[in-house]
Amino acid sequence: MDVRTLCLGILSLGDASGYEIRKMVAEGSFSFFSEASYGSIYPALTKLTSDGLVTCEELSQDKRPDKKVYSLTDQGRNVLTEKLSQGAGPDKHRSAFLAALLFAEAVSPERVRSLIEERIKQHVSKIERLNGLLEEEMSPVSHFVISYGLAMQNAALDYLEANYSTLIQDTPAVLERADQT
Amino acid sequence: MDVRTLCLGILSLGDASGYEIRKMVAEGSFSFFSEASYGSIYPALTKLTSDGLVTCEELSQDKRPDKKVYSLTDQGRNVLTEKLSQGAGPDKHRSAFLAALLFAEAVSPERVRSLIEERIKQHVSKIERLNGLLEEEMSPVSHFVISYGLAMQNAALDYLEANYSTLIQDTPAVLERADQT
DNA sequence: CATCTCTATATCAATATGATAGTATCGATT
DNA sequence: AATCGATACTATCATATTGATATAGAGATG
Repeated sequence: MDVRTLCLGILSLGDASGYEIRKMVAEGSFSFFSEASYGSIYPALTKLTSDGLVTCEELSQDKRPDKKVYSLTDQGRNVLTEKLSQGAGPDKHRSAFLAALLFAEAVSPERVRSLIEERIKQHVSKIERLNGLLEEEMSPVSHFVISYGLAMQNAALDYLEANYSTLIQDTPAVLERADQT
Repeated sequence: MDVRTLCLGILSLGDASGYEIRKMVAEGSFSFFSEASYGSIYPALTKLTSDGLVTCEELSQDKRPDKKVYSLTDQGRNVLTEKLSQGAGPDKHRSAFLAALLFAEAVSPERVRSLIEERIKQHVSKIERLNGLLEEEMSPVSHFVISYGLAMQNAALDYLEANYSTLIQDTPAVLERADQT
């Protein structure tokens, strides 16, 4: 899904500014399955506006910078519906961790253990964050999507904890002390 | 992980041409956690060669186009080791499916069910493919990585099968007929 | 009173994608 | 025998995207 369609979709859930869209994909409930930077969001909104798929209203705020709030037009809604009717295509999953694991074995095997340790910590903190998001009020679909993310994080964590020992039989034990911090 | 580092890593496992690297990331055991196109691989190899991190040998083949086989140099191996010593950073997961689910609810709720049905099929075929890869001979780390991918696919499938009904209570039942194909 | 974070828009070089081009062999269809 | 599609290769290019940075006022922190 390109950034234009992503913006269209987010605006279908409610009006928003570029800054708010960026926050949603970087920190909010979209953050674990999509990403987009200012450098793609702002041009996308400009293009969508000139194509008549969204409208833009400039809003002067008190004690804050001006804001450009974008709204989906009927035409934008139609285009979005059409895009959604096409197949979703497979997920794109890029894992520097898995790549590093594979390469570390060939180049610096002692690194394997610390990679897995770091990774486990990352999962734990992501799980906390997703659990935090679940506390908030939300639609059933949002709940479904966040729970999906949570299920994935838990599955990854379970897999690592159940199988990491098969990779590090011969390196000094450090992982066991992780709970003493 | 940028494409240059990815190429460096793949070459640490053995010499390869740009075409072979592309095959590995597009179809082989790397395919479920990384991606790279010709348009990034070939320039990356050119840059790595001019930086002295890899060497290139042109190979004339019988009944096949010439091939440029790249090999990691000692300097390349050092650079890779250094890169791997840095933290791996979180995975990047982009799911057009989850985005589409979220937007479909607002724009065409009847689409939700078919999105999930398509998705379940995608998982089933990915699981088959990963199981196929596991049949091959491979290092313990490769086995670990592929099993990881398999665990993720299974977890996603389980989650969908266990929870899809919460989203589609009010649309006509079609999913139940999926096993009759 | 300096410095950091937050709100907000915006641009830009570097990087990456996805499509396409070109060349050549092989096997299958017509 | 001709055509079609697939496989094996290298390569480029328009377009999309990232990640960093610029700008600027408000409020908090120290």
